[in-house]
Formats: sequence, C-alpha cells, structure tokens
Amino acid sequence: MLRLSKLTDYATVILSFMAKDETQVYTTMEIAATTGIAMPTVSKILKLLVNAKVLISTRGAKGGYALARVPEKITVANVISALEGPIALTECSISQKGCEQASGCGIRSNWSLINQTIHHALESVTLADMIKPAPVKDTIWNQEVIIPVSSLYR
Amino acid sequence: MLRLSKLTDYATVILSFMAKDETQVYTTMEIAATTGIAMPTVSKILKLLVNAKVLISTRGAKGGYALARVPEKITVANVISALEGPIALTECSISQKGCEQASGCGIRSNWSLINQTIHHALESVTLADMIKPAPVKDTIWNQEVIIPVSSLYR
DNA sequence: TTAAATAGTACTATAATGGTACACAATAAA
DNA sequence: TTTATTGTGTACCATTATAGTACTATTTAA
Repeated sequence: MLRLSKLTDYATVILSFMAKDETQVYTTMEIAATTGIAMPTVSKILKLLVNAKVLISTRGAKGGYALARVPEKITVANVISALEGPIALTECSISQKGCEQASGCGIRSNWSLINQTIHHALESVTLADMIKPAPVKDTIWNQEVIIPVSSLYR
Repeated sequence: MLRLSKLTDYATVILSFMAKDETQVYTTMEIAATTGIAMPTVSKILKLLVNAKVLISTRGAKGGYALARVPEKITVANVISALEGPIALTECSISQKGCEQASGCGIRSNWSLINQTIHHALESVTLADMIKPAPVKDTIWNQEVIIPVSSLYR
C-alpha cells in the first residue's frame, strides 16, 4: 500500500495538536493524554522530531516540547523524513550504490524522477495546511464522529 | 523511507525486460534466468500481475506470460497497486472507517489530497517511460556497471 | 537537594515480508 | 491418448521490520 508507518501517522496527529498553540511547551504526558497514544511511544516520536529539528525540547522541571517554527514552515516531508528517513521509493534512489542489471536496467533515473515528483508533493503541504478545517465536500466525514485514535488501526 | 516492497521493485525489473518484445510470450524460467530473481518469486509476481490484468497468461506447454497491452498503457500506478493494493499513505485514505479524534482531527481530507497528488504522479509514468534510456545527466551511473540484481538489497 | 522532565539505550513481542514447497490443472505435441 | 511442459493455488516457514516497553542517566527549576 505504499504506506507510512504508524509512528508517522501518530506524529501528524501529535503535531496538529501542538500546532493549536504554536508557542506553548507541552509535556509528553500531556500529549499522551490528549492524543490517546501510549506515553513511551509519544516520547519516542517526540525525540525523533527533535532530532529532525521540527520540535525544540527543554529539559528539566517545567520542560517539554514546542514547535521549532511556525506551522507554515513545517512540511509533511519534514515529518516523514524525521520518522522514516529520506523519502525514496526504491533503494537506488538514495543509496549511491549501483543498481544495474547485467542486461541493463534503465529504470533508475526514471524512478528518481518519480521520487522528485512525490517529494515535491510532500514538500508543498505544511502542518498549517493539515490543520485547516477540511474542505466541506463529502458527507459522512463532516458529522462530528468521535472515535479514539487507537481504533484507527484495525 | 516511504518505500515500495522488494516485490514491486522486482516487478518493474521483470516488466521492463518483457517490454523489450511486447508481444513475445515468456516463461517463468526464462524470466528468472534473465533477471536473476528466484523462480518461485518470479512466479508469485507474475501471478499478481495477471490478476491485475497487466499480464496475460497462457497455460500448458508453449505457455507463458505476455504483456496485456502496450508498454505505453501500463502505468507505474498499475504495477504498484497490483503488488501492494490500493495506493494510499494512510489507513483513513482508503478505509471507509472513521478516523477522527475526539478533539477533532482535520487531517484526513488533506491526506487524501496528498494521496491524489502522488497517485497522479504514479499514473503519469508508464512502462514505456521506464525503459527509455536514462537521460544523460549524472556521471557514475552511465558507465556500464554490472551488478547482479540480488545485490540491490543490502 | 529534590522533583519534574527529557535523553538514551536496550529489549521484546508481534506483524509483515520475502521466499519456498507441493499438489493440481491445462494444453500442445508426439 | 499419453506425456512433457507450463501456469494456478494454497499453505507454510524464516527473516526482518515495526511497535511498543522498560530502565537508567541527565538536566534544570524551585
């Protein structure tokens, strides 16, 4: 399914919560309680986002996490690569190792083209976009459905 | 890494080989020998491609597989969805099950937008494009490097 | 000094993936 | 009609990746 990992999905949920107040410092516990994601998991995700410079952490008492910049400048690509490493569909798109068949596989450079397109698509969507109210279009969705996050995954 | 499965990658290799002669019927053994992919694995991939109507199979002696249509009409999206199911980054993009947080997750519809963009990117590249000679651009790549496919993956 | 908070490391269980094996069905040619 | 050839379907196993957990160290405000 060309899927993202659960953690990445969680990350978007966490970030969209944090974006409600761009400057506030949130503790792991707070975030876990609000999102319904287990605390150790939240912690793991937050650490990865700090490494990727999407969040800033403050240690010690009164510490916590806050967005490193305004939601408009945090892209989906940022989030995905924070959690899953470089965005690439195939190995040969990132590794500088060879990827040729004896009979000659001209595919590589075209994969990299596709990758660029996809990367661009992901760069063009920011956290600010993500938290915009959904464009009213479909019917079922816009009713206020209340389902805990944990049930998202089968 | 937002990655495709190995099988999908293999599939593109197999298809690009088969596209060399659009009309020829290839046996599993032939394909396995040429690509260096183990026969049972090739067989599995070919069956999935038949189910997705990308290939046509002929049983019995002198049987084998052939492209179901010209390479120009086989898209990367076709191949990916044949091997991995519907193209979607998140669960909520495909399942009709709910995906809302109590606090309101406005993310979903924007994911579906991203999905559409990516899907479009994948639809726009065909097998014919994939087998085009690589646009001469980078240096290392265009030397005739000979590496067996099996080494592609760590 | 203490309590509150993140950082880092290592571990475990579960699920997904890749790969294999084998019995069955179809067909062309002898 | 028989036999060799080739795909079909199902089930299975091993390996790897993922998700989640636990524990200890470090930092800092009060």
